[in-house]
Amino acid sequence: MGNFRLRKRERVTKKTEFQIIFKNGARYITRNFIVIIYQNNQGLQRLGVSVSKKVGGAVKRNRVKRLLREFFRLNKGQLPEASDILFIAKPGSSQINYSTLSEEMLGFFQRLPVD
RNA sequence: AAAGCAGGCAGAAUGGUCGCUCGUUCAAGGAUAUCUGGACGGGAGGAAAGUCCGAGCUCCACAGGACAGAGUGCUGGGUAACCCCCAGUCCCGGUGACGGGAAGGAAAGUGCCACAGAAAAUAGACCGCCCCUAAAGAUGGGUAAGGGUGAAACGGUGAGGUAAGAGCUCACCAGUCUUGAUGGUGACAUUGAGAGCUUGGUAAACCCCCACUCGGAGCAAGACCAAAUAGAGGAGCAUAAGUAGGGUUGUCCGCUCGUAGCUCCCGGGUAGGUUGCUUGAGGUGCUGGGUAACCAGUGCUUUAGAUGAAUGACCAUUGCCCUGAACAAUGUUUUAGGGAACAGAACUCGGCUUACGGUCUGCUUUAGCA
Repeated sequence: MGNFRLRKRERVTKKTEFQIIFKNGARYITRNFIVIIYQNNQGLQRLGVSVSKKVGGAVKRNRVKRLLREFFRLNKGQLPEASDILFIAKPGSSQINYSTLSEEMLGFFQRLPVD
C-alpha cells in the first residue's frame, strides 16, 4: 500500500535548512534540473524546490513546482530514504510535461549509487 | 461583401483516480495547547500583471511662517479621493462612423528654431525693380510689390499713390486691444461700437511667471507570545571568612566594593509562532432623481486567505477552432490528426496603463443585386 501523501512536514520550508542542504548536500545534474541530496536525521524524506525567475513568469514557475511535487509524492518509494532532496530548475525546464519529467528523474534515481 | 469605428459579454464543460490548503463537525489518545484519521463545504483574474496615480488602515513626526522641492493647469458636474470618470466649450485629424488635445501666460527674463534660404527676429537686399554719374559695367543709395527657400518670411484682396515701392492712404476681410448687447451656472457663442496700423513660433525649453494642491514611511506597517543568549537588578536555598576576587597610579599598608554555586522572578527581545487577514467607500434586483458619471431608498446575498508560498497532476467523454480525407457529393454529415491565448491573489479598495485568443450588437464608407 503506497503512501502518496505529501504533508507539510515532508517539505523543506526554512531558509536555514535550505542553506545547510546547499552547503553540505551531494549535487547531481540532469538535463533540466540540479538535484541535491542530503542525509537528514529526521527519519523521513523531505522535498525542497527552488525555481528562479530565469525559468519564467509566475505561472511557469508554479507549474514546474507542481510537477516536481507530484513526482516526489508518487515516487517516494524509488527515492533515497531519510534524505532531504532539493530540486533546482534550470532555465528551459518550463517546457517540460509530466511524463518526460517522470522518465528523466526515474532514470536518474535508478542510476544513483547507494552509499 | 470588403474596409473601418464604437461598445458589451464570457475567459470551455462534465466525470473518475491520486493529492494540497482553509473552515465546520465527528471519532480516538491526552489535564490542555495540539496531533492523527473520517465526513461535508469553500478555494485565482479580466487584467490577479506593471506598481503609474488616488484613498482607507498602521506607525513616526508635528507651535506658526518663509524658502526650496514635487504635482496639477479650458468649463460645469460626480466621488472618500484622484493625474480618474461623465457632460460640454474651443482647436486639430478623418469622406464618414468617430478619434485626439499638460487646452493659463510669449506686450517680464534667459534660451532654442535642424536643412534650405539673402535673411529665423528690434535683424536682413541673392535675383529683380527704381534713382544718380552721358551710356554700358561697377560702386553707392532707395525698395519687401514680384521670384526662389522653408514647418514658419514681419497681415490678405482691390484701388489710389510713387522714380520704383511700402498701411503711405482708403474700402472690405483677418488679427490685437478697449467697451457694450443677447443667450448660457460657466468655458464660450452670436452680434454692435471704438482705437490703433499689425505684434513669427516654441512654455511636453528653463533651478521662467501666475493660480491651486502637497509631512514621512509602509502589512517585511504595526500589535502580542517567546526557545536561545548578553546582562543592571530582586527573592529564596547553600556557603561563613568581610574569605576568594575586584577598585584605589607601579608596590605595600590602609580604605572601599563584594559573596562565587543552584532555583525562581524581572528584563530584553533573536530563531520561531500568533495576530493584523478579510464584511468592504462589498455585490446584486427593483423603485425614484439625473442627458450621463453617479446618488438616494428598499429587498436579497456573503464570495480564496497561502507564507520556500495552497487553488494541482493524470485520464476519459462532449463541445469549439484549424488542416487533410471520404460521400446517399458541398453540409446543423462522417472520420483522422492537431490546437486552445495573456497570465497566478500576497493588507484592502477606486482608477489608469500594458499583454491577449474569441464572440455578439450598433453604426460609417465603398461596391454589387433587387
